[in-house]
Amino acid sequence: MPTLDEVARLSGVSRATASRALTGDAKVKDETRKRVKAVAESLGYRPNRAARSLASGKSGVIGLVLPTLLLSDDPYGALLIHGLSDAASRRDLGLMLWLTHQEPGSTVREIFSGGIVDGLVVSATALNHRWVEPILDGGIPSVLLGRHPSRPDVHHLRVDNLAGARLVVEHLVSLGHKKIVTITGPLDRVDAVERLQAYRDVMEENGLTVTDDMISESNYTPDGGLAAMARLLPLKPTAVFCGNDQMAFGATEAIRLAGLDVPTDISIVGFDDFPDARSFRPPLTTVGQDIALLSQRAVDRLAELIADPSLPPEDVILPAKFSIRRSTGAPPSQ
Amino acid sequence: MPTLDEVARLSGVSRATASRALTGDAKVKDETRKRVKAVAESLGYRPNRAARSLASGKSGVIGLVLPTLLLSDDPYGALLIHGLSDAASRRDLGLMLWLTHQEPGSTVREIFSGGIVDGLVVSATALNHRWVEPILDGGIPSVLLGRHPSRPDVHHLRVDNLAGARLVVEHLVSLGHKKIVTITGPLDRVDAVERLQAYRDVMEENGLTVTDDMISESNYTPDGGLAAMARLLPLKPTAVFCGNDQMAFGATEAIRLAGLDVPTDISIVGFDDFPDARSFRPPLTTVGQDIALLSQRAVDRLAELIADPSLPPEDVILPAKFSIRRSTGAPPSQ
DNA sequence: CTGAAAGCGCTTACAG
DNA sequence: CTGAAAGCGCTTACAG
Repeated sequence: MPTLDEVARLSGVSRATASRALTGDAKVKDETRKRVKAVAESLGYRPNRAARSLASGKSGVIGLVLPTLLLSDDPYGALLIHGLSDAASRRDLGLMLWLTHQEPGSTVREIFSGGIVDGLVVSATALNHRWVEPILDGGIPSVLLGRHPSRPDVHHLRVDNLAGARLVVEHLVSLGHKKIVTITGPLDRVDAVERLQAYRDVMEENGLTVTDDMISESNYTPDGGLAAMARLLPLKPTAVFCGNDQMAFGATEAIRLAGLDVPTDISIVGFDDFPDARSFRPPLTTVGQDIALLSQRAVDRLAELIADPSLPPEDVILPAKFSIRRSTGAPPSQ
Repeated sequence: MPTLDEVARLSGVSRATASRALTGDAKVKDETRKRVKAVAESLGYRPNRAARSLASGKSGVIGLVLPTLLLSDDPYGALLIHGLSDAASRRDLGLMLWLTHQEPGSTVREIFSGGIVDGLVVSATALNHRWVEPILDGGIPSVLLGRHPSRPDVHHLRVDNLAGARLVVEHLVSLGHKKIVTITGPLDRVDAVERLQAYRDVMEENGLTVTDDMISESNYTPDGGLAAMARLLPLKPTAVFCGNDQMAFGATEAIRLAGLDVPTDISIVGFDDFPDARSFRPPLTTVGQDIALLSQRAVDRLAELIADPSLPPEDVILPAKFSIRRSTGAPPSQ
């Protein structure tokens, strides 16, 4: 492995100048820079990351702390890894990963300590894992993804749940639906409560009455959605707002089992907009996080924080992404 | 941030001894070690990773090179990340990630160079990506996952496709099935060809004739499986071997559309054993890679290679994992 | 724009 | 079992 010393010697400059020519920030005569770069290229020189990191105090790597469940039971984890990997790569940053299940080996504290990463993206739900919270006190610049009111001292980044839910319900209203029911997620979860609230608000704003039997609490699974829809069907709704896409899939099945069609008889909207929503039959009208955007913003924010760790914590809210597809239409005319 | 120097000073020993006491390999008086550890603990000392890496020549991090498609279109990527993360963590190794789509930013060559990782796990299909192959020549210890005959110079680790396929077909034969048809993946893919070969072999070994119309080539998707099964149904098979689980899902739908039941009328087996196979109705009998085991072995092998890079390349083949579930039974008696 | 020098914080032969 | 010393390969004020 050639070192910077060799590159410098063959270029006829000092190590300092070679370093400046290669890293690009400082002022170096153009001709010198070219010569050094050519020599480095011809030698196949790769700067030693450890040495660079030790001297500069920056590793050029960011870490992601993710609950294992979000990777195994949910498309979210894979999408997030994908997005962050892209965003990090665009800034020439490496990406390290730590999944919260790892008890037997090293803790997140150990694995991400000692300057191995310059910053951290932490999924808010990871804070339920007892090893994770302490790392936020470790002085590593961090961005928290999602909602976590207990840590107003760290930077937050999340998608507007409430406004997103409003979008889909307003869409149903604008199509002319009046009898709109809803299937919610578990109401001990903030996101489920917020989505229900958005439903209530929009209905009220449009002079549409909501009675308790129009709201069915379920569990974010397809089976739960099917069961809930079966119970709502006697009300003869023309549209349903489901608290997530999974339940919308189940609800669609229930509607078909009753001999009805989506969207001819009943329009249906979901929440999340994971890839399955697009390939579903019919493709589901839904709203969700733009995970690519979220990832990009997270890395941008982290880069700012790494450059200036004293930045005051902010709670940044991104707009939700609304996708009108084929599961919604006008209510039946009679 | 406390440094090793401070730990040494407060412990009343030299920096060298403090280092030995903390890393644990070398011989240090037990009492000394205890004292140093206590001091380190009380200071909240974390060794600087860059310094350690620079001095020792080891980063304590391994990298994973994964085709983006395996993460976004397939459960395989997420399962592999999960498994490797576990396995790496058990050895106190960090895990860095590089997805093959990342053109705009840094190449895999740059991101994993300069000693930032001690070793690499590379998905064999990643080699189709032009940036990836050169890294195998870069002198970083690497383990290739899957089959890639073009690089006999690197260590391979893969699951026995052929033996796995044999298991499920033999299972059907042992249940008494004689009219067994097959739906294959695209026959320009090695894995599809191998699975078909296993089918032919088992059939022949058991004196069961295979005619061309009993083999339907498809595309590994549910829709493809449905269409293929619809074409095979006129042959009145009592069992189907599908080249992957996805096609088995589609084939099941085709069977039901024809008014038949799985497994009462037709038994069905798949290949892959991703999580969906277990939750499918009926739960699918299938065979697949044990990704947790594969990951563990990959990290074990990599650790050996890092310790001794001169180890001769081996092609290690792991057994497939067979799961008998509810989609198979005896053929109808008439 | 360039160089000499110090220093980043560890590990590891080499002696003893 | 322990210490003094060298060294890992860079970056970055400080001068000029």
